[in-house]
Amino acid sequence: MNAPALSPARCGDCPIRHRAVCARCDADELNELDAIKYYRTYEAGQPIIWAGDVMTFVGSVVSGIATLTQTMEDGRTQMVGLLLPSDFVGRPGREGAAYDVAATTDVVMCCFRRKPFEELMERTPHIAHRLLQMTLDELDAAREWMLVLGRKTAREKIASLLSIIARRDASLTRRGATSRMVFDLPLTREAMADYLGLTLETVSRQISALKRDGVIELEGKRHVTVPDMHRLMEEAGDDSDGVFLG
Amino acid sequence: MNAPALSPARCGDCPIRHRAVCARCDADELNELDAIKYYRTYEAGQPIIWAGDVMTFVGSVVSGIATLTQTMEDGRTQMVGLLLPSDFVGRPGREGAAYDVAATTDVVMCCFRRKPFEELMERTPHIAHRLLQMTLDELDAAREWMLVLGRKTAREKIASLLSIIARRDASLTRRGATSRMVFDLPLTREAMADYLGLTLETVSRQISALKRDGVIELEGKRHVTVPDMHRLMEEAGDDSDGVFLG
DNA sequence: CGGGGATTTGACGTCCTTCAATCGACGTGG
DNA sequence: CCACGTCGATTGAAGGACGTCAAATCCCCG
Repeated sequence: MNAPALSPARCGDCPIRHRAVCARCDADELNELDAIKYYRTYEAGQPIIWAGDVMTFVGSVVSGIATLTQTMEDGRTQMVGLLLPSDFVGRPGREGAAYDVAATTDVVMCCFRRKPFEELMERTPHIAHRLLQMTLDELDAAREWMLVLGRKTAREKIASLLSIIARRDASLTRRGATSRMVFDLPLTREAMADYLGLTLETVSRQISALKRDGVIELEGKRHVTVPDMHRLMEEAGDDSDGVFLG
Repeated sequence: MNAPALSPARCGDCPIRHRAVCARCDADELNELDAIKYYRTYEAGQPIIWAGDVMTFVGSVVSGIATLTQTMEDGRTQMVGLLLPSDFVGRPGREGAAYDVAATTDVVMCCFRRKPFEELMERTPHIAHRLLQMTLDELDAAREWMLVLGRKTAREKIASLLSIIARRDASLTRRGATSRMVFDLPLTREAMADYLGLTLETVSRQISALKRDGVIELEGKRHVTVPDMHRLMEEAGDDSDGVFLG
């Protein structure tokens, strides 16, 4: 409803400056990007791109959260990506979109017209390298998620999702990861189900169960407190050894 | 057991020359790669890299088939990648291996010592660009697989795997995709189960069911004939429209 | 011909889905 | 101000798809 925060005028002021595809660009390169970029906002729930559509732009999520989903003919859907600020949308060199992209919260995108961006990338190794890095990170995340989808129980799936959201939230807000964590769920139960390959009923039941067992606490439907991250990560079936917490 | 085919001496003779990470390299760049490359063979069933090990090399699969798998503490495993000839192993910029890599058939790898390769990549956009392309393809494949893992039934999973193997086989042997297809399964039932997030018993049952229903024919345990690819792809739950067959 | 791993098949259990009813929060209109 | 509709979420009951455990069979190879 209310207008999202105004777009940063200059790349120098951009909140995702140091994490996005432009992270390694120097001043000259930023100027080139500036020439082909524009900001665009989407309201929560609105589609950003439909699978199969011609991509007129690629770009970065500046603020808000978007999802990548695939849908089968009979309507079954699977989320295949969760896009947070600084994540990149679109594939250079490809004309059509491969997945549906939708805003789950209000979203601000920093868009680059596709053709100019592709040309710029051809002659700007800083951009290509950064995009490669980001793509490799996404591939790792996708593979992590394949383990979740293929082998974990419903309870472990929920715990895994909560732990990932907590982690990402910590890295975005720069509050850092601690034993006790508090955050808001950016997804509906249905979106969580689509992410996890479950039904929304199962999601709801497992969240209730985790609450009953004291693994999490809830205020309202979306505000989550994790009293003990180690406990949550054990529930997720992950290596509980210090990889994450200090 | 028996020694695999000898390694190609020159990149010019390499069977994966036009598809691998070096696909876009010119003669000079190939010479540089030549200086840091060596061939290595692995027997069927042997590990290539263990997760967590220091990667001393990265490289391309020249022939044979390898798998990428993740394992949980309690032993549950999920395959997260199937490596065919020309596929790349290893992540530039990362010291430790993230996944177990193992040879499922006899495998020949074209290895590059990691540090020199990373340096070479820094100053060789042809390599970086090709690797970006290949990584984006892998990411697409991983996302396709997330739909399979999260939303498809056991029967659809098997049909999906068969259809993918048939397709890849067609593209490798250059026989092209036709309505009737014949190929060998490169995976045990257990490996198929690990790929699909199923048990080997369920894999076996569903293969029997597809045979009973005339979707596939079997000679021995591994040799598969698909009388009608369209039918198989319908069973896989994919868009059956001409995307694939002529 | 014999041994052993891979595969198939059967019986049974269980985790998750399906179908359905209810609840709570919120916004709208009477 | 309150009734009402909507939407997300919770909860229950019943059924089914897949997993588990166990035994038999098939083949590959010595």
